[in-house]
Amino acid sequence: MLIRTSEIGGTIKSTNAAVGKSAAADCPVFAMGTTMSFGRDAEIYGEGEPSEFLYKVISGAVRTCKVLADGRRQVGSFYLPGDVFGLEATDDHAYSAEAVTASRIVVTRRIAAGMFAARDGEAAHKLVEFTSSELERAQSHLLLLIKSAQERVVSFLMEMAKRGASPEFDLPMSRQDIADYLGLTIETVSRTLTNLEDSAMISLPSARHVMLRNKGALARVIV
Amino acid sequence: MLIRTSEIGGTIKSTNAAVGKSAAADCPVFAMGTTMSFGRDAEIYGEGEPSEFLYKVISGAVRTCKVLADGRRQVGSFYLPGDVFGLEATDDHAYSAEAVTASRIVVTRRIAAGMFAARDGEAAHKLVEFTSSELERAQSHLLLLIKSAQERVVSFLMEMAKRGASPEFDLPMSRQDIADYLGLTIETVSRTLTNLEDSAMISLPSARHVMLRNKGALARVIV
DNA sequence: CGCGACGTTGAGAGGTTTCAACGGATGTGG
DNA sequence: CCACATCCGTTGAAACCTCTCAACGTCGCG
Repeated sequence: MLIRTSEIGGTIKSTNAAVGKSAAADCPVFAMGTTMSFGRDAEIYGEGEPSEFLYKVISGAVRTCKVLADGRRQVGSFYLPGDVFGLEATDDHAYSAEAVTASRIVVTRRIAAGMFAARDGEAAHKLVEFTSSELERAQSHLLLLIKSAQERVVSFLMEMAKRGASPEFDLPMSRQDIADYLGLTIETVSRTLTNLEDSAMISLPSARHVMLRNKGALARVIV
Repeated sequence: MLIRTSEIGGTIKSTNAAVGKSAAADCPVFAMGTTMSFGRDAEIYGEGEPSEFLYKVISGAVRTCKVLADGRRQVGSFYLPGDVFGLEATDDHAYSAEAVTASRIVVTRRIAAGMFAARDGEAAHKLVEFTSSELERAQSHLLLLIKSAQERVVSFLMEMAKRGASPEFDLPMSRQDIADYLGLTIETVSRTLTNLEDSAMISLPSARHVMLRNKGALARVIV
């Protein structure tokens, strides 16, 4: 049956969110946005809620996730500073969004953005771009899930390095988050990381700090 | 390493495509489209080609697929009559498209559709809808891939039944196509189908003909 | 009738999960 | 300041599932 016990650790519902006004956004769609702060594990929006807003990460990190009927959890994506999320195919959110770490998020009404777009070709183009990048995420995520555990973990690390633009970086998310993103168990993720370290491909000075040591060998793993 | 030998059987490159003109499309975007016929396994467009057109299946069935560097093949989606395909996140096709069986396809220029959309709110809405449905496909496909073999096969069968609007239907695609869609091997697909038949959940009068016998039990499998 | 493509079945190997125990870091209260 | 609880991550051993390799059946077609 392949049940995975991936209960969420903390008390997610403690939505300690602080609101503040803001004009800090380099994209026109977010010009009239409101900045909000979310504590670790705070829910930004829930599964099934109507999707009225667009969100942009200013600082911190966000995960989208879906809890299946049998308790398994699937992480859809991780969003880092600069990333936009909240756009989905349906009117209601198929995934919930939660702050992985304390985060600041710019929020703007989706309809407002849409009306803005109607008068502004560039903004309209931006909206299409957000949706397309979401599709791109989903498709490369899909390709991850047909690979072996080692390939998945290496792909994940390379992706994180690319997004941080450095071969050395901190992971904001837990092993459980990574496991639920990659469709593996925390034990398999942990073992795979240990193996990669033993093979001198990476270093793990601490559990959350990663250094890619041999990019060539890593690239060869994912082919 | 988890290598799967999923070489494509036939000579795909024999693009026996017949062109004909048509006004047969109930969607305005395809009003000015051209109807083309493709033989079994004929390539409709290739991976890496610029995506200039939009396609709609009139009859037959289409699969999109991607061949990975190590020879593994991933089927992205199956498109049945009425489905629109060819819209992707990037300017170039990340997946190729091939006719699963002899198929008739309406083709229209993407740019023409876009220009049409600029003057027509409804058509613009349609285009967004196509992209969103693509995202929805990818997301539910993603959820498939984290499940067990039995869950994947049952989900696939239920989906096919829903799209055909009947608990009894013919599968246009081979076991290899199904396997590459579900991220399994043909042997596992075959064995799983046999198990489902032994459990009286389905019947397989022939390899390509499926009857869902106990929908309740099937629904309980995927939960 | 025999060939080739497709599908099924069997046995064994391999990878991932499961269950369990342990170690390390953090935070709290005495 | 230390003891302790808790959360997070690591490691081990065995079970389980899927894959791999191989052989056999079946169907359609030359």
